Amino acid sequence: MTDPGATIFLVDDDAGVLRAISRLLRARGYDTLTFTSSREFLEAHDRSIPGCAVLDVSMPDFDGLELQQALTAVGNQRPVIFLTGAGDIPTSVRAMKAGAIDFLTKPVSEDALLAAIAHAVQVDTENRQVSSEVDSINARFARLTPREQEVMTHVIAGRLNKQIAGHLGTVEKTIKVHRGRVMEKMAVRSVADLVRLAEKAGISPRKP
Amino acid sequence: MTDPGATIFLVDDDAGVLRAISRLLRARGYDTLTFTSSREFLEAHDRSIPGCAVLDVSMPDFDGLELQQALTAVGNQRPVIFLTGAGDIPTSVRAMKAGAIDFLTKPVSEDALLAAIAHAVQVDTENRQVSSEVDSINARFARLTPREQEVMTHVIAGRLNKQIAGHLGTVEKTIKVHRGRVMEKMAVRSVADLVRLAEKAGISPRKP
DNA sequence: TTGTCGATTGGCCCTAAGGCCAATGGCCGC
DNA sequence: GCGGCCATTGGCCTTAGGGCCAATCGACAA
Repeated sequence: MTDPGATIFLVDDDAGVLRAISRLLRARGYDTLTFTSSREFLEAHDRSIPGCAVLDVSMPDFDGLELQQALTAVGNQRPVIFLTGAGDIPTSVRAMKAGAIDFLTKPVSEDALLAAIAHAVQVDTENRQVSSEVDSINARFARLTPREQEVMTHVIAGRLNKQIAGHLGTVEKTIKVHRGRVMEKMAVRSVADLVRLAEKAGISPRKP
Repeated sequence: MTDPGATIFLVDDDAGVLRAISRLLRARGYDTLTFTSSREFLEAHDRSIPGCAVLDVSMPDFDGLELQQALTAVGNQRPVIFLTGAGDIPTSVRAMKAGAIDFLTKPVSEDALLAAIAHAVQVDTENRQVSSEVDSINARFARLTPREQEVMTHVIAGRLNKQIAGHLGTVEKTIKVHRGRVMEKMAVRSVADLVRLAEKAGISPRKP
């Protein structure tokens, strides 16, 4: 059940809390990294490490919600669980709207915390699977020459080689060649597969 | 800004609250329907009416959260806003996890309520656009004969007519005919478009 | 200057997709 | 039993997609 490779990033200005939670999680097989301030966490954070973050809401200078905003602002999808001693409903709602996995109050039961973490780690794993696939598609797309990329956007729009040629001011034969290279470089064998790849990665068919 | 056709479903066991909110919303151009119990709402609810629901959390017999569960259990995507006098964080978090648009506490400011409703109505509008498109696709798919549906799942998998024929134990010519009818009935002109339709409606390419 | 790469194009040939017309056979409701 | 719908097929022909080989041209790096 517990994901072996998962690391839990703990951020709380109370070192005692960090120690206690860290001990609990390590006993359950998680790796932990602790930070006593949002700033410290942001500066040291390595998004390539699988796992989730547990943030204290109220911290001096830079609170948990702001930290969450900062993460999403830089496109970091790290799943976040909040932990708070003195929270209120508006704060919890804001956190959940911003995409938090859970919002727990101290003192938290071990079961509740572990359940939230297990879920967050699961979400992280799924996010990573999706984004590694998207990255792979985008990497292949980036290796296409500019002309090939252009041809591809027309192909996934369902256009005929003849029509694409007209659009690009060239002849059908040329499009056939580009098209063949697109299929090869994108590693697909049918237009149907190419369309699905493009949809996943957000590559849009060319309009006109 | 305010969507003219939107109806707000108000559910609260306090008739005074219903009256007050209803008056406020009507003054802003919304239509309102009021219910003094979850049961009454569930029984009378018409999901075809655009708009959102504002639910009181604590009601006798059948509370707001249960009502929300009941709605999602029957596939009703009606956007829900909670309003509560005596709520706590775990309740708000549960509501948000279950997909609530917002969770407000009484007394609520007019601005906050109106903003939440405007957002919920917007979400509802978007949901309706998406589902009407999906419904249209499924309706067309349902009009295909069984054989045509089968052929379509192979076509969107990117298979050649010849391969499909082998799979279905028939000849290529027959598949060409079915395929032509699929394109016509689904109202698309290219395989690329067909693939996109299928993706939107969740029609999966046939595996083997 | 030479080599490489990307964009283009021609010719030749083969496979795939599809339109048109016609016909057969099974199943079902009127 | 007949008409209609669905599934199938054949023949014929046209258009579209693509592989293989070869060649030209311009830009850019070694």
